[in-house]
Amino acid sequence: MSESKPLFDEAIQNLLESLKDEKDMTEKQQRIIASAIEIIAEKGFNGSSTSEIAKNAGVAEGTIFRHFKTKKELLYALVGPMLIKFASPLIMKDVIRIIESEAPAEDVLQSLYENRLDLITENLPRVKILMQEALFHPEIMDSILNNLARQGRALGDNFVTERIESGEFRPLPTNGITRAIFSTLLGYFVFSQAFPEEKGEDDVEVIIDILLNGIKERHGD
Amino acid sequence: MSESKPLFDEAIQNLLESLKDEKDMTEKQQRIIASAIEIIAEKGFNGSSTSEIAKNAGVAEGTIFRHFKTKKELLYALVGPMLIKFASPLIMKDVIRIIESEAPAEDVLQSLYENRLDLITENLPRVKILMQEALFHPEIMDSILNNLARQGRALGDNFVTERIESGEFRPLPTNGITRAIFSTLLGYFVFSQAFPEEKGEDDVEVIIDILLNGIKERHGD
Amino acid sequence: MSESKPLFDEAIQNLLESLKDEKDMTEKQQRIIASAIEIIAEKGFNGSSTSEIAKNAGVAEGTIFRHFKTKKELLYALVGPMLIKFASPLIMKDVIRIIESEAPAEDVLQSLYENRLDLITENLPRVKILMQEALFHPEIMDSILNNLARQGRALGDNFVTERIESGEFRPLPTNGITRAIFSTLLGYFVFSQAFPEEKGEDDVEVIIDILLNGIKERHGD
Amino acid sequence: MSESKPLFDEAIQNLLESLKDEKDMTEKQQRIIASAIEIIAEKGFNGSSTSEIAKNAGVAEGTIFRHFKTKKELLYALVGPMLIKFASPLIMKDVIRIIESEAPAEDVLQSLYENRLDLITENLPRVKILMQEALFHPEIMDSILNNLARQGRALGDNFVTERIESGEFRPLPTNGITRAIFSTLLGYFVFSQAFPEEKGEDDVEVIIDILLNGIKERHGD
DNA sequence: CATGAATGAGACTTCATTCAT
DNA sequence: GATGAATGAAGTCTCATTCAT
Repeated sequence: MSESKPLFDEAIQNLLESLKDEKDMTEKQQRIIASAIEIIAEKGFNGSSTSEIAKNAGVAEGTIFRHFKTKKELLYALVGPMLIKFASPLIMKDVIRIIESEAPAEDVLQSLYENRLDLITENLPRVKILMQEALFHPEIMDSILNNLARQGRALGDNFVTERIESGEFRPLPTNGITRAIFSTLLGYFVFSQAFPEEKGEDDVEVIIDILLNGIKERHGD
Repeated sequence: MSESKPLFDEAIQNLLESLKDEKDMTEKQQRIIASAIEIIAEKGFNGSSTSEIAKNAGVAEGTIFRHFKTKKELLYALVGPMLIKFASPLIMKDVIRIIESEAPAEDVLQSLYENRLDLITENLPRVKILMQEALFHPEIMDSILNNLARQGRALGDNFVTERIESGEFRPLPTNGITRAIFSTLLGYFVFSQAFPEEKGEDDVEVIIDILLNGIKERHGD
Repeated sequence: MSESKPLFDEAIQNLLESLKDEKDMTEKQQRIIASAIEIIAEKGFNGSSTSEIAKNAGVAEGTIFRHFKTKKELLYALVGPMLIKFASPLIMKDVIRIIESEAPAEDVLQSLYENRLDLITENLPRVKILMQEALFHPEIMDSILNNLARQGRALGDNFVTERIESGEFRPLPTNGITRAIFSTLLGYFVFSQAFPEEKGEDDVEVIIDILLNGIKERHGD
Repeated sequence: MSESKPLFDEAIQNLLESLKDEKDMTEKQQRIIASAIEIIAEKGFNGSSTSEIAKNAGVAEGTIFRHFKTKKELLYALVGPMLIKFASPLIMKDVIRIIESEAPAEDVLQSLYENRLDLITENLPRVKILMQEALFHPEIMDSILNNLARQGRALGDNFVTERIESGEFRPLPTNGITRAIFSTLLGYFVFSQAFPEEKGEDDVEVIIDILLNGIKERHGD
């Protein structure tokens, strides 16, 4: 990892704190969070009113502001835990172990995809919100870039470099391959979200097949 | 094209009409459109106020509503022309010609990517708005699905089927390959938008290289 | 008539002038007036927009303001002629002749009712507007009071006094009888307007019959 | 009563509910209602702004919309209770008792007038609003027709028919007499409202005297 | 802690009126 | 004279936020 001292800005600090809270939350707070996730995922942050969120959560409107100073802080409390889950040392160690294993690339990627996709599909509405609102809230975008993206990029580059050196991958630009891996994943995810009815059962496997087949070197194949 | 009678719903009808208008628009209308594109692309539809759009366009707020009955109609006037440009018969013919040519897949995809990417990058803010707001406005999503997606899917499947039959592509599921092509494109695009600073010069080529290498059959390679 | 010098205030002056105009009006002006009558009678003055009136008249919105300085002046131009028709010396002479005739009260009232009801039913929408808007525009109410009401009251009192003196009417308070005559008329009119479906053929005659039967002295009946 | 199942339409249902509320209203709600009555009676519904009503009530404009979803609902909350008071079974029983008594018509009508006039003069501004706005809001007019008018008409016709049969009233058309009674009352009321300065002390009595004298049979008089 | 009435800034929209063409 | 685009004040209504209970 080239960036060993990620700049944890204030936003992330708050997010970290709210993560800690999420386990100690009262039942009302959890209902508010759940309600907000549901509604904001459907209508967007600016399209959702605190009154609707409160009603849907079965609490008084004022109760929201007892737990979250502002509406925006409620948003942070939704997306923060996602960022932290993705980037948490605990989970990151798993990722690092997978990536640094000597297993064939197929297995590594497959494990990686599964690992990430589980996280994503379990938290789909939150991820949707995270991706949507990152476009409008620079501080969220910065958190993603400073944490997920940077780490992911570093890990990916390491992985790709090693595999190229070992002769498993074709000697294309490292950057390009890393980007290809990530953007294929991202594209697959966005595509399935946008056009759910088009989705087939074994699409993931076909796409990984194609991706790896495209990346890997052919040894006397 | 399997879908020879695309369902042009009411929304699209309105959009078509507004496209025609775009060339006859007065200077004020164009200033309003330009201002709205700028602001909505940055803050989202719900995050942008008509008063800000008006101020930025240098017109009175009331003037917006002389030209666009509601704020939503202004949105349609922004995204409509994009849909129409993408789906217009004129341009579609180009696409069909490229796809149905006998050229090697590399050239076909390269032309296709360039053709589409030009359209996209020339209208980047509009495309951003289109993609973002489609998530919150079902009628926009429907227009995309009923027009772009359906056509694209049909064209792609034809192309892939032919290439598999001719032995150029590996005999993977047609659907999967088509989806891989589109989602790779989409992923590349979303990725470059989300993390512009990460973008390299020849990324497109690397990605196409990988994609095709992954898809194509290896003949005694 | 006790009040021989009616106070013609400024409002009435304007109304008089607009009456003169009504005959010299261009076709557009007449279309505007006709359109305004139609729409304001249905929706009230404040509920009608100049743009709707213009559209309905087939003229540009600006054209209204070329002919009527303000929207209110347009209202005056609608109701003014009514006031003047009701109070104009020409027509007043007719009324005076009817009232001062020696004919039996039945004939006098019948003539009077017919004379007034013709005027009213021929100009029903204007009369509706006049009555409605008088409640909200004191200057219109003043015009009515200073002209119609005062004259009508004076004429009525004279008529009633004479008939009481001649022994045809019962010696009730003059005021009361006059008011009874007018308010019966008014009630009949308002009632028929409010509940048109309840209206019978010969209602007027029954009501006059009752009214006069109630007022007249019984000579050896 | 011929119409034993009055059609209580949705509007009336809402009105009924709002009546129940009127007693449980908070002080602010009552101030809003009082302020709205005052201002709308003077300027009409369309001529009154919610901001003026709020200012006059000493509350924030938003407070109005916390208690009444729309401006129109505020109007309903003003006129509804009137309709209900007039038509409420409790009061209707009084009316029926009066009308079905065997007392001479003078006493019946006098009691009736007093009973109704009290109700009206106690709620004069509301009644004014009710009558004015019924002209522009068909749903209000319908409520009046379906409730007050229908009931009143049925009661009146019964009363008149009985009195004609008993020989107390002249054998004129029942309809006509009923209409005469109501429209005389209405005319008297409208007249006094329109020209308050003309009003004398004992006008009601004179008018009832004339009305009844006109309706009643003369027995060897 | 929780409530929900109250707030007032600000959102979208309408409208009477003006003015260059 | 007629037009209709442009205006900006004012209208109705929503909303995040506060605070007394």
